[in-house]
Amino acid sequence: MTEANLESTLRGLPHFKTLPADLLAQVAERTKVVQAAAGEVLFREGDPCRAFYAIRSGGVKLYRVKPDGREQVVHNLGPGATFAEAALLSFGRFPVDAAATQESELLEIDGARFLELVRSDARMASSVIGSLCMRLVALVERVEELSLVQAGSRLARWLLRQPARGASEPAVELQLAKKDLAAQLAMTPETLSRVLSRWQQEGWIRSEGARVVLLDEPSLLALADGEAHPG
Amino acid sequence: MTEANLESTLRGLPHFKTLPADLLAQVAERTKVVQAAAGEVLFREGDPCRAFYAIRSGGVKLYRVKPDGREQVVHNLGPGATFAEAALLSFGRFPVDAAATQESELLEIDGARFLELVRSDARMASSVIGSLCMRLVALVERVEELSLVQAGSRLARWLLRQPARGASEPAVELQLAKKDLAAQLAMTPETLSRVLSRWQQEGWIRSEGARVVLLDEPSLLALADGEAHPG
DNA sequence: CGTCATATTGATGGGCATCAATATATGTGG
DNA sequence: CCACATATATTGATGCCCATCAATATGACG
Repeated sequence: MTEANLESTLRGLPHFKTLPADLLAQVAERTKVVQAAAGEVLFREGDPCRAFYAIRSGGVKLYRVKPDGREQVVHNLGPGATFAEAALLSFGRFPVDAAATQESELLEIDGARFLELVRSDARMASSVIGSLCMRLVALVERVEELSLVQAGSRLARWLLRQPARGASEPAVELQLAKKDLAAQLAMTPETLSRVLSRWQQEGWIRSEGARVVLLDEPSLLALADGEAHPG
Repeated sequence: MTEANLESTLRGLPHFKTLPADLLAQVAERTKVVQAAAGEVLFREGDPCRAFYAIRSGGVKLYRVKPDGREQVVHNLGPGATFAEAALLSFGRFPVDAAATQESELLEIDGARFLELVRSDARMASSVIGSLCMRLVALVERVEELSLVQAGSRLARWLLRQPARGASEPAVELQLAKKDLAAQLAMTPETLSRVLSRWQQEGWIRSEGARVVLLDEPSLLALADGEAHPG
């Protein structure tokens, strides 16, 4: 990747949208491009944090390892997303583990320089505030989602919130291994598999590998709202 | 409460620690003191947000009403805490409901003035960023907590994280009705009650109304780590 | 094509929600 | 100050969902 490409990628990030060109160049100087293989761990909870990241391609999961050794996915991020700003700006340590879910290309943006900018430029600070707020609201959603007792409710809600392609037959592409989706929804892969196959038998979905076609959204919506499955 | 008291309370808030006196006075002018009775609803999800709040005394819960009508407590806040900054700074609408858990005295701080300050003053922005980060990390904890399968694990973890008074017999004061604590931990009040009485029989705690004496922290810690109860 | 991770499917048991009834606590008006 | 009303808390019985263990199937990748 050339310098120019690097800068244009940075420019595309919300934080740097309005940054003067000379400052952006300074940021670019201290930005590293990182290739991560699928499954590769980027950092672990408690590690000191001296940079934040942007996803150029691929995907990253932020997760915590629970006492029993299983993992709980906190966030699942795709191209264009940034992460670890909060760690950088507060405690200087990561509160979660991070790993690539696919082969990924990441930008590692030097924290010291970024901190300076945030501290001195109110617009940059506002931009950071904006992304933190987004993440907060997303987490509030997660908290509510996880509090739903029924596994099916959690999955239905998640499915319905995903962007669905196809007008006549809306389909959701799982951009995540099913085991990771299960971890995110706080259920076992077995349960996820069973729920999907039950729904398929009911005729509510068609499960095609990493693609789920939604055939009966009203029924799914009813499930998301916590109703037991009808008849 | 006198003007001077109002300003000194504001000065005590993290956001205004370093604010010049004249600006603080301007903020104080647009701040209202609000009395809230126990259980009183302050605002509801989706309401437009034109101010943020600080708790002078009492307590406030932020919660979401789930589709089945039950509520999930997202945050439980005490004196000195501020809330609704994120709503003010991003969408302008509350993402949660808020209600006083006790008779409370709150400060309602005008949002427009605050927004101006955040947008113009990088230090104020940094302070906001700090509190948002704290809340983010707290929410990550909540997500992990809720993902623990066993109700006892969630309660044990919560208890051990509370400040405990008393050296020989550490005791936790529940500053929240048990039904609200149950809602926060995503369990029913019945289950909470049963878990407490079981632990009391095991000799691990002594449950005295809104006070829980921790008699056997190692056992509780083992539970928090997801182990099934020994013996 | 062999190897390993992931996914599916089956059988079983335990934990927790649910419904129901009682007890305690909180607060209000006479 | 007590009696009443209401909210909250406890305790019991029952059923079901989901985790667990186990075995097989499918997929990814070298």
